Amino acid sequence: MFELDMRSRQPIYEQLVDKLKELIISEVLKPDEQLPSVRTLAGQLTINPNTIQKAYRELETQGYIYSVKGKGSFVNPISLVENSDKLVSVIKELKKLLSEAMYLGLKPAELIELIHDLESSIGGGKNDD
Amino acid sequence: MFELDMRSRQPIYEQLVDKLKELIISEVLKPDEQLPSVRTLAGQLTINPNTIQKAYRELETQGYIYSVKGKGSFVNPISLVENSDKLVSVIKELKKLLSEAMYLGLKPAELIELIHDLESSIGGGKNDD
DNA sequence: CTAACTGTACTAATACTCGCAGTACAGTTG
DNA sequence: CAACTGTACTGCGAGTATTAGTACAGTTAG
Repeated sequence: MFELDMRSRQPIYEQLVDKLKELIISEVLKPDEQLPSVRTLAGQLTINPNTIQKAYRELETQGYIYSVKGKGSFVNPISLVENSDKLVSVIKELKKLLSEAMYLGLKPAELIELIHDLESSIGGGKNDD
Repeated sequence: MFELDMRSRQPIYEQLVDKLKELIISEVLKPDEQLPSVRTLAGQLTINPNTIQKAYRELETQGYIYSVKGKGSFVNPISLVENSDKLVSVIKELKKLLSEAMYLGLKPAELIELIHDLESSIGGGKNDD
């Protein structure tokens, strides 16, 4: 399913969170789609189920998935707009990073390009409220 | 000079790096201005000089300041445009964060606002190459 | 040169994180 | 009940992070 870098300084569970997040955001994993069970994925990746569970728990905390005891873990379809707290903190980070990037010489025009780039790759199959 | 949260999970030296970075980016600290010595600042904040030094070293590595043995640490005036490597990594982070923010419901229009906001607060006293 | 300042290097203790392992419990489904 | 699912808890071992303490090195003023 993915590749992990065991030698990386970035923890395994964190790599998992990142990759799964990407898959969810890009809608490779569809809403309500079931994720592999902690034991299955652990077997495939030959790592400890506990590590998977840690990643799943993190994703659930962040609102990307939901887990049901006895059934499995699934991609969260509602999510998102509800977690305005999260949006706020993400925007805070964003502002910090943006000011840094612009300080380093990123031109507004280049930034706009970046945004359009993302718009097309994400908004491609989304709802327009 | 600043306030530190000793109870935070974020290391002290990292808090220092963040705050100093902000001061430099916003030009509260002017180019070539001398920073407080590691011992002075450590005394003021009642923390270990080594912690300050670690923050300063990090800032130097990232190109925000330069230090001269026996003289002191100073805000780096050239900096920036030279570190294109850094710009690249910042942009990478930026893309990740942007896609997350947009997934969470951030509208492009709101993003543009953010940018204009930063433009005026940063570009206010800068060179237009 | 000396004294008092500056940054820097090294070591050490402590605390935390990460990943693994094992065990046990709880809900679902057939 | 059996076999699957997620979840909780303990402990262990290795590594890393954080801070502190101490000592060294360059600069400057007298």
